[in-house]
Amino acid sequence: MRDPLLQYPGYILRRASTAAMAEFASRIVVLGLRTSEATILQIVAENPGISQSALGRMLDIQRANMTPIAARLEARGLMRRLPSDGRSLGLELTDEGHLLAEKARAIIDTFETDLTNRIPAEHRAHLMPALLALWPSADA
Amino acid sequence: MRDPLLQYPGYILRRASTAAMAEFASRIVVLGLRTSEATILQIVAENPGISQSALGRMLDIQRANMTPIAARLEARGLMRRLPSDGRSLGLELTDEGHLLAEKARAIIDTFETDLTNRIPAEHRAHLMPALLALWPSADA
DNA sequence: TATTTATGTTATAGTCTATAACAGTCGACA
DNA sequence: TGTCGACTGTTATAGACTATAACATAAATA
Repeated sequence: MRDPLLQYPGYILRRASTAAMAEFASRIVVLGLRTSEATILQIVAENPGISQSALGRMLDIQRANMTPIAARLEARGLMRRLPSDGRSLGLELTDEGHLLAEKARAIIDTFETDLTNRIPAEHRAHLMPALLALWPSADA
Repeated sequence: MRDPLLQYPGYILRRASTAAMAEFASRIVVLGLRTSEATILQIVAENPGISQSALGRMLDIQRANMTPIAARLEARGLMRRLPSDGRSLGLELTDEGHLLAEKARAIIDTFETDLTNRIPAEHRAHLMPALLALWPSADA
């Protein structure tokens, strides 16, 4: 029972990412949040007034798929959608949204620390720059 | 427009993986294959007779979800499912399956080479061991 | 032998993604 | 200033992937 793809970094990237995402999802669900929702709360907290479209571009979520996600967060009382000009909706968290975003941030911090600690020390510093090179959108 | 999660390796892992998987999917689709199908062809080629369940465990695909995938490959004439004992199905590729597996392997090779080349040389050797440490199932 | 475990299957639901079409608005520019 | 192209948000829809429960059957084990 040999996996001939184990030598390929792209394959390992996919498998490691899937496993990590599943673990994170199981941790964040205790707040009633999905991974994408936890992410959105963080970004809107940091960028109040950001439009739905701009948020979608930041996260590679298409406009059409953004609509129900944002509507759901608004319906839960976590986020407001205020018309900024005639077509755009500016997003901002409610007080309750900020509170939940902070709780989510704590879970994220713990998760990321756990993840980092699993990496052998001599490789740790190399992971981020290597991954960033694989992520074209990270123009920074 | 700041992304406060850019400092987190788990987040970058997810984003990099998503981008890489999308790129691979767009390359492998020219063979009429999905990512999971291309993977399965490689593994069955390397492990003829492997059971559906064992394959599923190897790829973290559940039995129930394995059924339609395997049935689809069989219906396309790429794979055979032969009863090995009264309950298990042993998988093996047809001639056509082997041919397509080889074409898929060429695309995989090119893709993985391209991916590797994007990583700055000084980080390259560290990516695999770091990712393997994040993937608990890689007991190897 | 009796009980437990494993395999494959069906059915079903949920999540995420992708595309097309539409109405309304904004901005550039002739 | 008026027009045209680009942008925003929305709805509807389809596809892929995942997760769970229930079932029949077969194998393994105590």
